[in-house]
Parts: sequence; structure tokens; C-alpha cells
Amino acid sequence: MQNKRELFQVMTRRFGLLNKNCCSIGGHDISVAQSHILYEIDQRDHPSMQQIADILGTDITTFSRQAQNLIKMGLLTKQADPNDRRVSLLILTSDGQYIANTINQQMNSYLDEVFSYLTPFEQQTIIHSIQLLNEAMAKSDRCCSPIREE
Amino acid sequence: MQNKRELFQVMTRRFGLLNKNCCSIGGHDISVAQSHILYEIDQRDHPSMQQIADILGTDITTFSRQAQNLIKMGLLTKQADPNDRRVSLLILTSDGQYIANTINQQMNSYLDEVFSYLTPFEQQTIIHSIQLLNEAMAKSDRCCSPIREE
DNA sequence: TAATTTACTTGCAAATAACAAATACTATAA
DNA sequence: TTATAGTATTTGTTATTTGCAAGTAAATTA
Repeated sequence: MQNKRELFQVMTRRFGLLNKNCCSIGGHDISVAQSHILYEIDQRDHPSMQQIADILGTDITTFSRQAQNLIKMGLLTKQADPNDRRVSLLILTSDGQYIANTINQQMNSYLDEVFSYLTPFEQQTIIHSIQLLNEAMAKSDRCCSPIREE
Repeated sequence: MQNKRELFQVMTRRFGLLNKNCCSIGGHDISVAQSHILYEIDQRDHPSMQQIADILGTDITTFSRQAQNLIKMGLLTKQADPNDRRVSLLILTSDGQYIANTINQQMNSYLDEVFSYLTPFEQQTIIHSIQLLNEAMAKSDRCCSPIREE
């Protein structure tokens, strides 16, 4: 069997590059880090700063400033959690929402193209495999359920 | 079918975090960027600077300095290409080789653990799927065969 | 041999990072 | 109730990383 790491390294590098090329949308230049932040906020219902920072494995101080930048860009707003006023809930603005959607479309469209080179059966198999893999990775405590280090 | 991007985003983030946690080996602290550089050099036979920079999608000036750092750390050497003396061929030192091997082992060992949660059939399916996917991605010119931007 | 191109390096300024300390609020204990 | 400890986030500072512009050196082309 081919070296596992090699397979995954190639695959993840490709996705990494894809993200890197991304994105200039509606006059905004979006960095990789920013697109990940927008994605995760979009994915959740009014998450807190700490939550997103943990998910992305980013230091909270770094994340604080990243969030500030997105706010300056008009893509994000913060709102104090009424239940715990220390907590800032993160909410995409309509611009932010639009950008998150657009990036999502672009990524899906790229994936659609890639999948077009495969038979429907292969496509199914791959989707199913990634699902299995994600579940298996979630079981490992060695890494990478989105948690802080240590 | 579940949103494709979501699946891939989750998967690649996990690998990203795994790489991030990596590595302190033999007194050297290795960053993600550095581990990728070591990996790619190890993977090839005396590649040039430009080659590795292209593969990693890194600006050559940035890469130049990253390489310098690895040289300072004693993990890498450069050697002028006898056929074209503008070109610097990159060669891992034995320390660098050792570190590349160790990271490789760690990653494979993590993958082995993840795979241990799956049946042999599922394992086979996943490996096969990633292979298919890598081949399909290679066919797309939209992205990510390791090339420079534009 | 002059002009162009390619591979790489350096100067610099901007962006990004993380540690430590501060702020603001909440929870707990006496 | 008040002191104490803890959590969420921000800010000061400093180090690192980044990429553009400009430079050097070698190869190629005209």
C-alpha cells in the first residue's frame, strides 16, 4: 500500500493552494485565514470568539485582532451575549454572508469540476470515504478534533 | 448528498491542525512551513529552490529566507548545480533527513491510529478514494497542480 | 558582444504572530 | 457582602513572516 502520508500530503496541499488563490470578491481581498473564519462563523449559530479561535487552532489574541480586521472590513459584527456579557457573539454582516456564500460556491464549483473527471460510482465512493475518515479522525484524541494545544 | 466543501473543509482542517502541533524533534522546533519544505525536498532528488517554492506556492523571496533558516539550523545545504550555476540544489543534511523521517513516522503513526477505527475494507476504500481524488485534481487546470499564481 | 531572461538574494515596509499584562465580567466561598 | 478565583476578550510589545522592488550573477538569445 502506498505511503499514507504522501497521499494525504498531496491532497491537503492542493486544497491549501486552492484556498490560497482564493479570493477577491466584491472589492474585498480575503486571505486564507479570513475565509476560514467566515466559513466557521457561517457554519454556526452566533458563536463566541473563543469558540471560533479554538476551532481554528488560533491563539485567542491573534484571533481577536483578526476579528477586528473583519469588522473594519464590514464583514462581521460582534454582539455581547445577554447571558454572559464577557462573551462576544460573532455575526456575519450581509456583506460577510455574501462573501462566505461566494467562496462556498467557488469551492463547490471547483469540487464539481474535479468530480466531473470521475464516474458517479467513484464520486459516491469518495464522498463516503471522506465521511468515514472524518468520523475516524474525530475518534482520535491524538489530534485534531478542533481543540487547543496540550 | 452532503455539502462537498464542508466535508473537505473539516478534513483538511484536521490535517492542518495535526501539522500545526508538529514538531519538536531532537532539539529543533520545526514549523509547519519548515516541515513541508523538508518533506518536499526529501521527496525529490536534489530539487532547485524555484522548484520547491513553486510546489509549495511560496514566493521565491520568502522561500529563499526559509531555506536560509533551515541551513542555519543545520538541516539543509545548498549546492550549485554544475550544469547551471545560477541554480542552487537543495540537499537535506543527515539531521534534516532524520527530522523528515521522524515527522513522516509521526504522521503515519497518527494515520495508522485513525485507520484502526475502520475495517480493512473501509481502509482500502479510503486509500483508493484519495488516490482517485488526487488524480482527478491533477486534471483540473483551475487549480492546484503545484504552480505559481496567475 | 550586447540585450534579455532566469535563479536567486537583499532592503524594506507591512502584515501576522504570540506572550504578558490589563480589563471586564461571572462564579464561588467565607 | 465581599473577597477570591476564574473566564472572555483586548491591548502593549516584540519577534517573525510576508512580498514587492531592486539588485547580482549566470545563462541564453540576437
